Parts: sequence; C-alpha cells; structure tokens
Amino acid sequence: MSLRPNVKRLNTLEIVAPDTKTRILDAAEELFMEHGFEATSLRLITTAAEVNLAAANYHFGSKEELFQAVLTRRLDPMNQQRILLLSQFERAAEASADPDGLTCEKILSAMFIPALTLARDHERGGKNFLRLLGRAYADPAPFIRSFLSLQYADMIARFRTAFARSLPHLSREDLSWRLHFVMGALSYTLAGTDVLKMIAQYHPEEAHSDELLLNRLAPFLAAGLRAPPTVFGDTTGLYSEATP
Amino acid sequence: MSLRPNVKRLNTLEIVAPDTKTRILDAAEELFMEHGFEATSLRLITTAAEVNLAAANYHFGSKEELFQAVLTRRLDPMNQQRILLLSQFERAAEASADPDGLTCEKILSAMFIPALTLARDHERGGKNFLRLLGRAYADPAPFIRSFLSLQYADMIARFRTAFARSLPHLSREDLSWRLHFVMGALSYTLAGTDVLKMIAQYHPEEAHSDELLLNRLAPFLAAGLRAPPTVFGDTTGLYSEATP
DNA sequence: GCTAGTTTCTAACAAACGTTTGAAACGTTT
DNA sequence: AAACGTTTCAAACGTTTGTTAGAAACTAGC
Repeated sequence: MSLRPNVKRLNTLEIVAPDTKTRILDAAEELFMEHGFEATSLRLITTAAEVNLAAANYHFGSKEELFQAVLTRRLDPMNQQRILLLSQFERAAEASADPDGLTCEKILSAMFIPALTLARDHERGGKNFLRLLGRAYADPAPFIRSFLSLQYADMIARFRTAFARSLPHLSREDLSWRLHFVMGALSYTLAGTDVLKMIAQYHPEEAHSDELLLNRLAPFLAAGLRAPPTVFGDTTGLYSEATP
Repeated sequence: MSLRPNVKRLNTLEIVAPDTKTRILDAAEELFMEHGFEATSLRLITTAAEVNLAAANYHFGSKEELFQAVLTRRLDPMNQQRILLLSQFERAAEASADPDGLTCEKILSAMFIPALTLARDHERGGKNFLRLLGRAYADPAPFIRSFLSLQYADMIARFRTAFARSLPHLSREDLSWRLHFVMGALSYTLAGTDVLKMIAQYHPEEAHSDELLLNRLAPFLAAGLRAPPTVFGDTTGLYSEATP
C-alpha cells in the first residue's frame, strides 16, 4: 500500500498534486467538519480545493453525493478493518482453546483500534474525519441518518453477536441498550475537542496518546457492559422518589 | 409557577398568543435543531414565528445572541435544577447518617432527572432542545464551544466533588476521564433519535419511558465509574499487540 | 387627544447559494 | 493530424444571506 494514496506518481520519483476528485474530497472533509453539511457551500469547497466550481457537480453529481463520498472514503475501510480485527482475535482465542472466548475489553479494542489508527495516520485528515463523523451523528437530516445506519449495519451486527457470546447473562434488550451507550461514549470521545485538552493536561510529554485513551475507555465500558442485568419490572426508586 | 410560562394571560380566562420574543425563541429552537446554527437563516425563523424579519435583530441583537438565548432559556434552569437535586440528596443522606454517603446511581440520577423532566414537560420543545444541545456539542464554532463550557462549569464542578466523595479510590485524572465518558453517553443517548425507536421496539405499550431509560443507563455508567482505577504505567497489551 | 416610549414594519445593501449549459482544453488512439 | 472521450472552465439562472435605517404603528400616562 502506498504511503500517500490517491496521489499520482510519475516515473519513479516525481510526485504531482492529487487529482481533482481527491482535492475536492480533502477540502470537503475539512469544511464539512467545520461548518456542517448544509452550511458548507460548494463554492467554499471548490475554492479551497483550487478547482473549478462545476467540477464538484461533474465528479460527484450533487452536494449530497459528495458528502456521502467523503464519509464512505474512510468509514467503509474503517468498519471493514474492525470486522477483520475481530475475526483475528476470535481465531487467536480459538487456537489457544480459551474457555471463556474473547473478553469484553478485547472486543472493544477491535472497535477502537481502527478508529485510533485512522486518527493518527492521516495527519490532519483523520482527526478531522472523526469530528465530521460526530457532527453527522447529530444531524437529523434524513439522507444522513439513513446513510449512516446503512453503513454501520453490518459492523454492528457482527459485534453484537461477539458481545452476546462474551456476555451470556445479558438479555437481547439489555445488550441493545448497552451497545448504544458504548457507541455514544466512543463517538463522543473520539469526536470531541476536550479529549485532546485532557491528554495535554495530564500527559503533556506523552507521545502514545491513543494507547492512553484506550486504556481509560475500555475498562470503563467493559465494566458497564458486565454490570448485572436489568431485573424485569425493577424500580430502584431512583426516578420515582424525586419526581412528582 | 405557571403551567404555560411566557404566555400572556389577560383577566382571568383569556389566553393570547405568546409575545414576539417567545415566538422567535420557539421557532429558533426547532429550526436550529433541524438545520444547525449556520444553516438556519433569520428569515426562516421569523417566517416560522410569523414575525417581521427585523424583530430578531431588534430583540436579540444578532444571530449569535439569539442562539445563546435559545440555549440559556432551558439549559440554565436545567443545570440549576441538577445542582438543587444533588443538594437535596446529600442532605437526605446526611440526615439518615448513611456511612457511605451517596451512591453513584444516586448522583447520576440527579444529573438525569432534570434532563428527562425537560424532555417530557414541554411537549415538542423539550425533546427538540435536547437534540439541539447534541448538535451544539458537536459544533466546533468557537463562540458555541466557549459558551457551552461556561454554562456547564459550575454544574460539572459541583458533581465532580460529589463523585469524588463517592469514589475515593479514583485519582483526579481517572475521575476526569470517566466523567467525560459519562457526559458522552448521556448526551448521545438523550440527543439521539435511536433511543425512541429502541423504546418503541421493546416497550411499545409502555408510558414511563424515562424511568425505563434511567434504569438502563444509570447501572451501566455506575459500574463503569466503579471499575478498578487505572494502574500507572499499565499496558494491558490491548493496543500494542494488534498494531505495528 | 396629545406625548413619550416601545415595538413593528418596509426597503435596501452587496454577497453568496446549488445547479446547468455549452464551449474550450486536455491526453490518447487512429 | 484528425478524431476521440474525458475533464475543466466561464457564465448565468433566480433565490436567499445578515444586518441596518428610518418610517409607521402601537401602548401607556396624563
């Protein structure tokens, strides 16, 4: 795999600028992150990409399709990498004849590592993309919501069965809720700006901030996942006693 | 307190339409939620509010100030209610001479209940507002970020000390991280559209969906908060073994 | 029925919006 | 050097953008 994908390489040494399509995607990724889908204009994108205005519509059809292309470019490989990593972990656990199978932490790390790798690899692009993803999660536009749930369906289904095997005490409903909470904490953490500040605050010298993050988040979520199941009809009194 | 705040009440019975300021706030709340700050135009807002265009600038000064007014209107009371409820819980625990003080679940419920109450009380407004808040969290615009961190500072500080008392085994750093994760899961859950679908899927007949949500989320997060503290310099091998 | 103060209104500003069209320029293959 | 399919380009379409100035309409006190 090339170190700089989508960059035309002539002869043996000379490297020319990325082609129009890639330059539009790069500029769009940054600007959609900064302003959101609706508020980002094609003029702003094509100007930043140093490309003619009509090139966006020519290569991608419409603004919506461009937005989906920006997401697909990184989201699709990331989710496939997650599935691949999970399968590797499962095979390794089978080979060692581990009676308990995979731990929650292990499954969680199969979800996190591809995201963290993405954030680190593409210097600015990766972090920008995760923040863009965080914005997309919060956008109620129908075409974004249906696109995202379609993109995630396979990967979520795959991890759900893995968690179900690792957490046999949970009902299907409990597992659904807790998977939802896990996704929330993960996307919020990866998309937020506060995490960077927090790492800088406590470990200003540290270089391996991803590992640091993973070692905080995985135990927290694993403990939540392993909590006792919800008792049917349980009223802990947490809610009722404080509300009229 | 009136059942319908900001609604002018004449004599004893007659109720007239809300005043211009409130109508602008209501329309802005819904439209900012739907389109985000940048992509929502003052013309769209004032048209929906059935109010003259210039009224928005006259009453609020600018679009940014209008946005902050929309947030402050509900966020400020909600956070004050959270602090109040936490104080009530603390006094009750002191009165009963509970040796352990407040449980995590109790502190968490002091955070959740005001938010859930908000979502239920104002029929559409409350749910819209929480989703708007979710969007605002994901918006990197500087004036939004600084406004939000200012709005939350007091409330977060208050709850941090409460959690610190309840979780003495956690270092200051561990607590910071886990509070961050808690806020992430909470805001993601309250803002998301998927929660409503999930409740409808598993409990289509149920009416008390807030209590249901609280009874799922609080135990999950409490278990995460109570997880063993991070060991200094610990490398669980979760990260390193799967990355080059 | 006048006055003072508050609120609403019309009108206007230059600038930017997504998309389409048809011509110009490009690199390859006959 | 002609003909090809692909890509880039300038120009234009009718709408819409946040904000402001000043006129008009309203509400209250006297």
